[in-house]
Amino acid sequence: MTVTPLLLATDIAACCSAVTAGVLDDAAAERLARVFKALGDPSRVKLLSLIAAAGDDGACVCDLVEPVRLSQPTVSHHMRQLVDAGLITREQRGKWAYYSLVDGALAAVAGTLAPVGDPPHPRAGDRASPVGGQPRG
Amino acid sequence: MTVTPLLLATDIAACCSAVTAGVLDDAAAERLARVFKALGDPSRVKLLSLIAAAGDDGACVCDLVEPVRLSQPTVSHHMRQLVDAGLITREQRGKWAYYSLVDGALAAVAGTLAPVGDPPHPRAGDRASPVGGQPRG
DNA sequence: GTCACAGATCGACGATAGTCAATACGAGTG
DNA sequence: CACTCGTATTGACTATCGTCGATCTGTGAC
Repeated sequence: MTVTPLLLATDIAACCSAVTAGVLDDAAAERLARVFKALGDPSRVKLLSLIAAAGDDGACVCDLVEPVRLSQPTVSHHMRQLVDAGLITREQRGKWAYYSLVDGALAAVAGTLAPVGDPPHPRAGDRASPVGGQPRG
Repeated sequence: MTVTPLLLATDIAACCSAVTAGVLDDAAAERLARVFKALGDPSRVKLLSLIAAAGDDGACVCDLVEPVRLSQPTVSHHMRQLVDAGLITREQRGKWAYYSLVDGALAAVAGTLAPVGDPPHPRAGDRASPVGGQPRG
């Protein structure tokens, strides 16, 4: 067995509420945070952009080690993180492993931050906040 | 002085290339990763959703401690992370500190993942990858 | 000034993550 | 089969992170 993906691209859009669309429950927050954590490393961000640049052909590890200037095991480790997060997929071709973006995964993550059809910043104009009163009681 | 924000909302959109729009240089990858790292914690994701739910009025720390079930110093720590990432702002009102979303910050981050006007997943249809040939030479 | 309260900072702790060298695994080749 | 090559896994080390208790700072009230 290789890996149990934390969430599929469709899951991100379907199950996970958007951050701005109400208070998230713990499970949703954890799911989202896991994906963001996978994106929270400079090497992985760069790897992701390299994979994206490779297009549908995918990128093999041997093409990725040099640009990020990391050891091959470390790159392999980061690839696993990205696969686990459901952002990329692995495909074996001969002796090489090719990684490519999961279709719609990044868009789904983006959707949890700025859901389409949702006004991103509701400006009330006048605030009804009780500045002088206790906020909690 | 309080904090030097890592990047402004406009910076994210202006300076930081999208992940899918070519290979990122190290600086851009690090900037992006720093924002994603701020989002890479369940508590912070939930805090962010709580702040978003509070709308333009903002949410004070005393309103946030209970929902996330963390100590007040820990919540304060997380708030700082989010402020540093440029995702929220702090506003002092009387003895209370109110946090609210930075206008357009989340949308800007989303834009780095799925830039508008960009086909998110170019499907070439047939792949020109040299399966039998060495990918690196 | 003194007091009470909201929130930030400090210091410390355990847990987790990033990295590498060494090694194991798997696929093609001869 | 043995051999080579690309990649994954293991084990270890260090750095960073999340969390809390204790304390400090700043604001308003008396």
